[in-house]
Amino acid sequence: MKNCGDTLSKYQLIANEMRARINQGVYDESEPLPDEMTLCEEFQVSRMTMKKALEQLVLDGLVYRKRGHGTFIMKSNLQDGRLNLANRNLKGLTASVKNGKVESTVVCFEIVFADETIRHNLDLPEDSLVYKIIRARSINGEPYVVEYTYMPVTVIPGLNQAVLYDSIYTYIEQSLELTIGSARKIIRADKPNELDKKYLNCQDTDPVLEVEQVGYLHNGIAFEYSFSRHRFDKFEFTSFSVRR
Amino acid sequence: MKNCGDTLSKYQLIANEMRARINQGVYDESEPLPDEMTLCEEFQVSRMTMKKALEQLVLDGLVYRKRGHGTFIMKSNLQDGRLNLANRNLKGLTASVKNGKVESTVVCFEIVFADETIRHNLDLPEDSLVYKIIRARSINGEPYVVEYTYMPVTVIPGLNQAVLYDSIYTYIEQSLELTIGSARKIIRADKPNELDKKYLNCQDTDPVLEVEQVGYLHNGIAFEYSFSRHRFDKFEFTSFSVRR
DNA sequence: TAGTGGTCTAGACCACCGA
DNA sequence: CGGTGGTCTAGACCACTAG
Repeated sequence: MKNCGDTLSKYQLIANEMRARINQGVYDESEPLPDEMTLCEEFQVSRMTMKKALEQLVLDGLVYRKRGHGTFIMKSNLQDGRLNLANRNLKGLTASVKNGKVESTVVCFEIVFADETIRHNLDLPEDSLVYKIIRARSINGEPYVVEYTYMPVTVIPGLNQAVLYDSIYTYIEQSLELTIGSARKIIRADKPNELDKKYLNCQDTDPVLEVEQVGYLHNGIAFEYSFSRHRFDKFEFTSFSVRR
Repeated sequence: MKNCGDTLSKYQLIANEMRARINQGVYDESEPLPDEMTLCEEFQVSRMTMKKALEQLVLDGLVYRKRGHGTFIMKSNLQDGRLNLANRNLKGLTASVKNGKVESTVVCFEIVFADETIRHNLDLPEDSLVYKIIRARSINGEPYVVEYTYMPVTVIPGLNQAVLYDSIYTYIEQSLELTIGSARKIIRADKPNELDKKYLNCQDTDPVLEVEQVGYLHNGIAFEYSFSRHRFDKFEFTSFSVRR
């Protein structure tokens, strides 16, 4: 059973099908979903497999389950017709924007020795070389974000200007055939700096929302340490968490 | 097998034990953890149970697993000796602050009819009554956050001033014996408003970090719609996400 | 008591990796 | 090839809820 590439496992296929059904209103919100055994029969799988599929929906915040009662749709999830996906979004801006043209201005692109903070976050030895990239990015001509990115030269070889004007993430996954696995983010508010004023048209009283991120490949290697500074009125970060 | 209260399931106990071992340095970071079968024998459980325990650690961002290789500790997790728990923190300020005294000033406490936005977020019918609470909170005398909270009177009965000066979450879980299940958060930066200037000592150029939250009980009922406005230099929000 | 989801088992087969 | 983790099964027992 492949777990990447074009084939999905049974529980993933079932989870996708159930997500689609819920979003399309196939199930009545005021009623519990069909019980596990009924769904097992419909999809012709064992109970453990069905359970694993439904567990995905719980982690998505799409349903909740209560022993002795059943499985219920989280009503507020359907209110605006879209799922909360932001804290699962591990890819970059290019993949997130569907209706809009992302343009990048490369403010800085050089290779430097990593300072202590960068080495610490990327788990690098002394004298390591990293790309230092600063890009100002706009959507449909509207200034949106200034991104400061550091990537180890040894992990992401062959980066060049052409890639920067497109999408680094596409280059990593398609050209280098690496898989992005997880990300650690810190979100904070900050006063605007000079680049924010220049590229985001910030006034002194316009805050920025900064997202500091360490990105990891599936093999656990840190490949990216970045700061994304957004105009306060153009970006918000959403998150869903479930008690385990 | 109880799943709440004082008894934890096997996989939860094992996950806790493994978390403790990893944080105490029992396992060499440069080596894979013992393989599944070895751990199964040590803990005397089946492979599925061991797998479920290890899956918890993956969701914590504490380890990563690679087929054909093994299970490895995420090195950067240990750097500052603390886990990333923020996007799992469903409880309030009182539970999050260990070394420090949380004090609350009740700015507003009344019962009002919920407006459309509140009804929308709490999934309430028209003419529903909600508590409207505004509290300014400090840690060790330092102003920290201004919280605007709306809770349905029907879901959280008997709220009073005494509770507000302590912890609403403690009241919900201990006095009402309800269980908090999940939360949806939106984080954004904003300019300071009048209350921020008054209670957080914000200047016009000091941003605030606002966390909008809808909290749900384990039975899926929304019990809280709130806005927490923090001084930009006193708070940051952290998040860990894993591709599934 | 009947029906729900939660946990756990013992075993099977598969995909991926390095030697 | 042998060893790793990933998926899946068929069945068992348990906890919680409602009637």
